[in-house]
Amino acid sequence: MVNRKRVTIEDVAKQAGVGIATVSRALNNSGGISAKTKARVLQVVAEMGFVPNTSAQSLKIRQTRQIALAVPDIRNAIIPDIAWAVEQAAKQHDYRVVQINTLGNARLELETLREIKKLHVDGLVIMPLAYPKTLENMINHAGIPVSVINYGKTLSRDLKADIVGLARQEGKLVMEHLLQIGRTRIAYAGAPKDKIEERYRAYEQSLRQVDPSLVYFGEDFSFETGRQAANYFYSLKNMPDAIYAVNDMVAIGIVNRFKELGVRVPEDVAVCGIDNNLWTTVTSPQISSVSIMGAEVGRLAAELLLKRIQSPEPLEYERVEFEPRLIVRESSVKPYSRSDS
Amino acid sequence: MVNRKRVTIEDVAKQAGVGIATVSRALNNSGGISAKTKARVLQVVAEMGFVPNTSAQSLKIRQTRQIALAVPDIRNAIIPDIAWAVEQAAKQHDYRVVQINTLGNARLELETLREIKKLHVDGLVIMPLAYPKTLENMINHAGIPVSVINYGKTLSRDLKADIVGLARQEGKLVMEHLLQIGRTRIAYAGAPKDKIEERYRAYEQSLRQVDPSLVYFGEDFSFETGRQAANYFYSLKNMPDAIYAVNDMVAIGIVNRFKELGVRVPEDVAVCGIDNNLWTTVTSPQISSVSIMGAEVGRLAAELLLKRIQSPEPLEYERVEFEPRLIVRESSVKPYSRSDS
DNA sequence: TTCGATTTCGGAAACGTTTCCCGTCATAAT
DNA sequence: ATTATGACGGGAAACGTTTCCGAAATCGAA
Repeated sequence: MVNRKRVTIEDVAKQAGVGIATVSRALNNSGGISAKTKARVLQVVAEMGFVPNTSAQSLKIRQTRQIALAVPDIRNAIIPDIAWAVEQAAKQHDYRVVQINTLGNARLELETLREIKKLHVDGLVIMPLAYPKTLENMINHAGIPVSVINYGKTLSRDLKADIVGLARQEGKLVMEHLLQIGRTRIAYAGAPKDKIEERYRAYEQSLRQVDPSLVYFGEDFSFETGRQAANYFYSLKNMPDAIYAVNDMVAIGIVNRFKELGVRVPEDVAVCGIDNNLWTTVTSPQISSVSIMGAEVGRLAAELLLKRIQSPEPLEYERVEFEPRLIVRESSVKPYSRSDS
Repeated sequence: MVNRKRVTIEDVAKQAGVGIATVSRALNNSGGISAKTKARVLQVVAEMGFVPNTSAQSLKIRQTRQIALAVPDIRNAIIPDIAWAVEQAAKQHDYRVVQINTLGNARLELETLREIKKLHVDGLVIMPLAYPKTLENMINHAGIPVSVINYGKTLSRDLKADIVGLARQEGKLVMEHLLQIGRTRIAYAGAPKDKIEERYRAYEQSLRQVDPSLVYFGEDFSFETGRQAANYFYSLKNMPDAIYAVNDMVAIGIVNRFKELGVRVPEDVAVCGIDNNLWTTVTSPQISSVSIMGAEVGRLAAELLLKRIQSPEPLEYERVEFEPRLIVRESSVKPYSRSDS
């Protein structure tokens, strides 16, 4: 590769027969420059293919025009939508985004915050999975604006960050739906309670009383866990007539296994998941789910962050909540049965 | 937020009673420093929570320790795996990755390359969708090491970049499989020919003769396209006995619609897709597919790039090819029928 | 002790910008 | 013509590092 020396602002200045200050002015149209000098300089800039050195700029203006995006795992179903949205928003403001996967590991989330400092990024969008007090602390002392994408975590009132999440517990929505279509023996299928605690809490709170035999805690959020849940419920003498699955993968697993077992969905058992990913539309029956608005949440989190970064004076911290949307599909359609017509 | 002034290397030096050069030496263990001064300095560094300013470093050493990853669309099925792999590799070498979505738009891919220059990134991993000559040109003149993730594009022999892709046309693999299980009337279902040309070429080349009625070009790569393809094939007086789908989504759509139509898979028609994404395992029947090794390809592309970046002397450009793997599932299992036992 | 060799360390230049401050020049008002 | 008033442009400092180079300190040997 040709070791072509980078052209600097000084080269441009020399070539255009002006001072470097003038070139800078032309580039940033900061005024104090006549139209024709500016035109000439810009002309030379184009000819020489000059591109200002970001490091030098950053060093001088003390901003990197970069924000970090810390998510549990980009491979996870909902995350790409979020990442996409954040990048789009950043791009519009001429910011770059640098990715950090925290692996959904609490310790790594902390480490991440430390990493952030090294990055000298102007702001951070973080989607926490775990949420120990220490993390809150580090956010408060991050020294840069932080925007939190929050799904169901309970956040301390004085977290120094914008927070965007959902207006209503997505789990609640599922439960209400299931109850509303007349199901009475509703089961819960999900990951261990301590993983996404809130979603299980929504289950408990929506019921007068929880029948422990209708609760299945699997190992993770996978398809296989869903199948195991199905097996478990099938083994019951008294099967549930509806299942609230912690996420779509689990819901899909359940439906999949039920079909093998000859359990009819939704006639015998209704199923509803969370995430509203595409997969729910490719199964048969298609599976009801609630959209957690990943793209919208991601976009807004980024917007808020950028606004804060660019604002001269301190802003109030915002908490914005989107309305989760329930999408009813075949798996939880109300059976035609009785008193309906 | 406390406008705590950033602590600089000079503060540390003063505090430790040494020169800034010494602090720098302690930090980068570049030698020329006694063990005990080093210890003392490091001690002070820790106490003051000093973090070197990346911009200043970059400016001085003329490297940003950042690489860019340009992909068509992070939301696309296979991309997250790639992005993940690239980030992991980068992290191990203490590099950051900044994301750029090109939208799979040819014009944007070019624009991206221009964007790269502004970024002052040390290298680029790019996965092109379109591949006009101009892109090759820009890669050759990017001025930084480039690593391309290539799926089936025909690349000019003297592209100045490392290239990692697949050893065998993934489409060929599908066709061979379908032929090998004894299917004779094999159909192709996919996106318009000009979109992923190579995959269609594999179809043509594997057949003595193409029956045009067995080729269905849809609009895109979606589930819906798959369903439409299924409708089309069903309408034929003489149905195919196997279908090669351009990707898994299409394959899933086909299987989905066939089930509604009462066409049995694989008994009546075998189906095989490409990508090997999880979705193929949640349908019933589960769908055969060929893995295009996203994670491995991504990781290696990154490794090669980083090696090149860090190498003092110029390296030969490498072309590495992974072996795509065919995963046979229910949708293309050989029917039990005749001469088999 | 003295001297040369070898460590160890500090000063200062350089990286490429932005921006402050000041001089110059044109314009208009007197 | 003279001068006040801006507009315009240039020089130079500053941002926070790394690293070259030379000075000081230490050490071993004579």
